[in-house]
Amino acid sequence: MPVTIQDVAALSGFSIATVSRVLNNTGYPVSVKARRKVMEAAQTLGYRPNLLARGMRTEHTKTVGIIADDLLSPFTPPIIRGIQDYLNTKGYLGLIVNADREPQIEEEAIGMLLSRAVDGFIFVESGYLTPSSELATSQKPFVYVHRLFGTSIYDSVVTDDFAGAVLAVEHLVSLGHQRIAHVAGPQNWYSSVLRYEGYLSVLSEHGLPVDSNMVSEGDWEYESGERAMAELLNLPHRPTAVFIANDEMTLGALAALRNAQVDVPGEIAIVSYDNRNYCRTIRPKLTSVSLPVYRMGVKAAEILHNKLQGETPPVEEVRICGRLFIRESCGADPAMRTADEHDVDPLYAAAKHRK
Amino acid sequence: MPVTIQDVAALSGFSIATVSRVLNNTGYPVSVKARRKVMEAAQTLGYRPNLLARGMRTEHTKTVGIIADDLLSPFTPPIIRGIQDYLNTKGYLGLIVNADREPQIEEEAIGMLLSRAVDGFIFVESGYLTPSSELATSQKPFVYVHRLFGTSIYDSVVTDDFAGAVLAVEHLVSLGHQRIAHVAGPQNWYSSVLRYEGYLSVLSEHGLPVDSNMVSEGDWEYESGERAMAELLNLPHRPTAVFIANDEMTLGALAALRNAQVDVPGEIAIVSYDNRNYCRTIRPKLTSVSLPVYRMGVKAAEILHNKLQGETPPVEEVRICGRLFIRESCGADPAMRTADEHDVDPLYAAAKHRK
DNA sequence: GTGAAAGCGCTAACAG
DNA sequence: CTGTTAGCGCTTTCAC
Repeated sequence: MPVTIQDVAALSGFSIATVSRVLNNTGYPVSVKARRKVMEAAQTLGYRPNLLARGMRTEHTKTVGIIADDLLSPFTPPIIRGIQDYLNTKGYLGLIVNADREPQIEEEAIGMLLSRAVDGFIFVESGYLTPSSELATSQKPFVYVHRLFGTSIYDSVVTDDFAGAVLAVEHLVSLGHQRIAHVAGPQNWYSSVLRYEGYLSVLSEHGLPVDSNMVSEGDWEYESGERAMAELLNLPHRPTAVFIANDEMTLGALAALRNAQVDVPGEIAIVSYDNRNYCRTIRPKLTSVSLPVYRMGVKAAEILHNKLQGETPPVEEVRICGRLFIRESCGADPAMRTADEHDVDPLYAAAKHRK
Repeated sequence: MPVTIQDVAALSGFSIATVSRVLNNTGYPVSVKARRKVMEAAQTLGYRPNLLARGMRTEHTKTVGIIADDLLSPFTPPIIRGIQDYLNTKGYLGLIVNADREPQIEEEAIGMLLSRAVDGFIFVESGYLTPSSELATSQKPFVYVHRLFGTSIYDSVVTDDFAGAVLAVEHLVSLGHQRIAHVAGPQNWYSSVLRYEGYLSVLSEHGLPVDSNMVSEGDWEYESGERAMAELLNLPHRPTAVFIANDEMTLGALAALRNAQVDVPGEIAIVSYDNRNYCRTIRPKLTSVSLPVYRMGVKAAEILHNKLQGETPPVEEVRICGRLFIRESCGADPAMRTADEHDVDPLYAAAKHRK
């Protein structure tokens, strides 16, 4: 049987009310002596509050529901990690459930979390705007992070794809490239369009010509990157650099380049996007703009926490810009290479090293 | 305000006791009429049980704590997914927390989960035997999955590295190879030793000579695989096939092979281990023995659930064998290639397609 | 500065 | 078959 507040009261010689007051460290006046005695008793008994009981009284559980479209998506774990790390600092816990990209399962998940009296929700990588009536009637705050649907909405955190693309292409320009090609993602994806627009923007900014032959559309997959690069290599006047919209297509492109015996970055420089783990593993190591997933998770948790503290007005959509991780494929001077290898924020380091 | 059992009682015209009885579908006798009325009322009111209240009464919450050493480890998410999928079918929820490979954080996590009245624990990828006194005194059941420490213990689920290695090397032998090299993992890791032993076992089984020059020890990392393969290529009498103890080293080995212009699988066939996601992405696609992480998660959850149902005696350590995913790097006939691409069990498909 | 007591929503023992 | 009631551990009025 776990020790309760009663036990502490008995041992300390005070009432449960007083015990509760010191344990919760409320502003309520308590004598120094009482405080000391109670603390002592709690200590020796190894008292641990029963959060179920507390939650029942207070109507909040210091718990938030995290509804992930798929835990196995490569971007989901770091987002969740960011959420958890932030939440932990505030004494909150995240309950993670998979929705499997099924509206109905998501609906069930919401109900189940409501049953467990979560204080709010975070939707991770949601593909659609939740229509859930339950969520609406529950009055609980929620925020989206890394939403995949196009409509921009309040209380959501996304990556700044435009700015990320600008980072990538500006880097190539700064390296002296004038003929920069682009392998875009599918243009029915919001982020593909933004990355493409970022690319165009840098070119026009620098007065570089836009050659439609130098832009080809892939479908995010390896094969399409391979195909696109093969086409680019067939051009009478080859590009000297390519900005590829995601790492997966870059892998394919690299295969095409190897096949054609074209040296990277010697003959063609490459900057990729997403900064997947393998960017550091394969050779040449990929220069890539990160999807700032960890930081997005942290931000989403922060927004939700603020709402939980009573901040009512919805907050503008937050766009977080990835960082450019300079490695080998872009051909930059080794001295320029990015030192830290994880696109996380101080929270992560703190979480890693707290003792 | 959420609707309570009281509301349902009022609307249905029965007492809260009756309502509780039909809602929990206990064996207790209830008239058909009462049952119908109550169900109706619950339905129209949108009743949802308050799990905090229920948990407080029943002393169990249908919740298990999942203590993961690091959510960002590549193997952790699929293990957790397996656990969650199994738990869901039993109406349980997993609370996931990171322990960051720090005993002290793990200790805190246990305390926190105890505070939330979890019914049991699953330790994922734990690097050490938990010394937690709290856990011991709590009397709650727990199981380890994919433990990294060497000592075999009860109530834990691990991969069968020996059997997996046998699978890999037998495959190479069946393809006609006689000179099979091995790039082992660090020999202070339990699983490296087992994979090495599996390799030896197959060789001796088939009367093939063991040549110590053909075995080199890496440290799991890319560079060591590259180095090891370079050495192998310098041998006066090269191997025709290599079994490499993990995918990361295989990536390095592939670089060395490319460098030396050795065709894979034409001149050297390769079978790898772990079956990381990128095995399907890179070229040649890697033939690799899977770490059956998803299934391990499912099994661990099953064991814990059984213990929760009152099954008391500790269960022998369960070893789960990975599957050999035949792709391109081994040079097998394309007709032999493995069709299904995920090493999961029917539960996963069910979870994916439940409607 | 302290304590008694109500009550959060639920289950289960008991009474009918 | 149905209803009344105690009580899980806690916070929070309210009274002293």
